[in-house]
Amino acid sequence: MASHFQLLAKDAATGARRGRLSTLHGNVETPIFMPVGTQGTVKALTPVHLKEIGAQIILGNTYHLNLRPTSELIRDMGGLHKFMGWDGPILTDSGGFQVFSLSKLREIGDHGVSFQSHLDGAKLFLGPKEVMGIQRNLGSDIAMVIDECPPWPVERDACALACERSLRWAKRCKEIATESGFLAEGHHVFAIAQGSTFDDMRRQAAEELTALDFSGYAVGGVSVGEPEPEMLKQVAATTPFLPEHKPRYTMGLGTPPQILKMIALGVDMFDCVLPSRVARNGLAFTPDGAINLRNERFKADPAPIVEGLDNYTCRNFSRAYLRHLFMSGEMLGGTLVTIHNLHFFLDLVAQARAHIEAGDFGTWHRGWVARYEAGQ
RNA sequence: GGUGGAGUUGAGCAGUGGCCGCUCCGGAGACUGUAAAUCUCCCCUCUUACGAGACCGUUGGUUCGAAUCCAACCUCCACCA
Repeated sequence: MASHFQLLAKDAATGARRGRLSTLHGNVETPIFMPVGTQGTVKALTPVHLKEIGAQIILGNTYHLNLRPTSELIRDMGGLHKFMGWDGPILTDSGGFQVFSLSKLREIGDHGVSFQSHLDGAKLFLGPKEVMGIQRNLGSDIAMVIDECPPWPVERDACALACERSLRWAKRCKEIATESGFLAEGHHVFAIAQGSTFDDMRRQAAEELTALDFSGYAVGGVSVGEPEPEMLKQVAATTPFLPEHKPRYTMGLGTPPQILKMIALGVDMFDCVLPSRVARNGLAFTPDGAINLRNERFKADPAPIVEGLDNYTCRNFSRAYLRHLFMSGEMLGGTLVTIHNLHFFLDLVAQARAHIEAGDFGTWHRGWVARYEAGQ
């Protein structure tokens, strides 16, 4: 059987890779940025927008979707793709991050995590069996294992415990996905390597998970409050110990420069709420850094967010108009800037792919980052 | 002309003797596997900050102390002549 991940090119000067990941709902050209659609919607956008800006794969979330409307309902409605009107690939997060972000509402045990619903306080439980069952109901193309994402900073002992539990849960997720036929049907299951800032634990997690032969590997527990150099160090401490012929994914990252720096470290996939969340708060990305469209200086600015960028927002609307929408509290502002921001990220990784193929990714990405950071 | 009501540093309001409050509007910041179309700070003057000083229509008075009590006056609103 042909591999589901093909390496098409490798950059000579950096660790950057150009690849192609095949899924039940089509191919994904890597490196790729994946817009986040936690609750079965990339907030403020329709699938038509997503197609137009070049989205190839989006995210959904096990925890949120199972809470509401429940994975059984989505299964009965024909699966998540049909339910939300998106026919491209979907990666679903396991809810492992909610173990971290909703930490006040949960209790971690050896078999899984007891949660209190953030919606109504109801008790629920997520373990390997639960998250794999939910993701099967959703019809996920790429299911993530459930993991424990330790906070930053964390004691070595606590981190070791989280790694140990995450490994055990990953193993169990793989077994369940195999027994249920989920893998045989062509769905993928990705593992998540933890280890916080401890290089030896990062390496150990990567090697142990590699031995279990997953479809892909994620670096987890990054960008949970640590400074950027520390974050990049954690990624660099993990990727060398992941198999070359499997896709690599840093979860929850990052800013445009961070994405380029991680592509150089050999990462293939990214997801981040940053572009979509900040868009709804009036922040727009440009090659010279991000700008806050609510600022008075844009009151009468006739220019688009980025001159010449080929997306609906930049083709049609001035900064002055977008500022007006935000100052007036009009919802269209969030939609138009989300279109721009996500297109900006997708265009960035498209450029990265082209430069890896052309063989000049190293110099190109350094120049891009320098210009962006100079503008900030 | 009479009677009643009202004047609070951009707007709308709260404030019955000592703590100057709230909501808008306006200015800025934050946001990284989404409990976020959210949150935080500022929004009379001076000060880098710590702070200091104004100001509750006007003028005078009572009082240790007044947006608050008293008097006169001014402006606006309603009704009556």
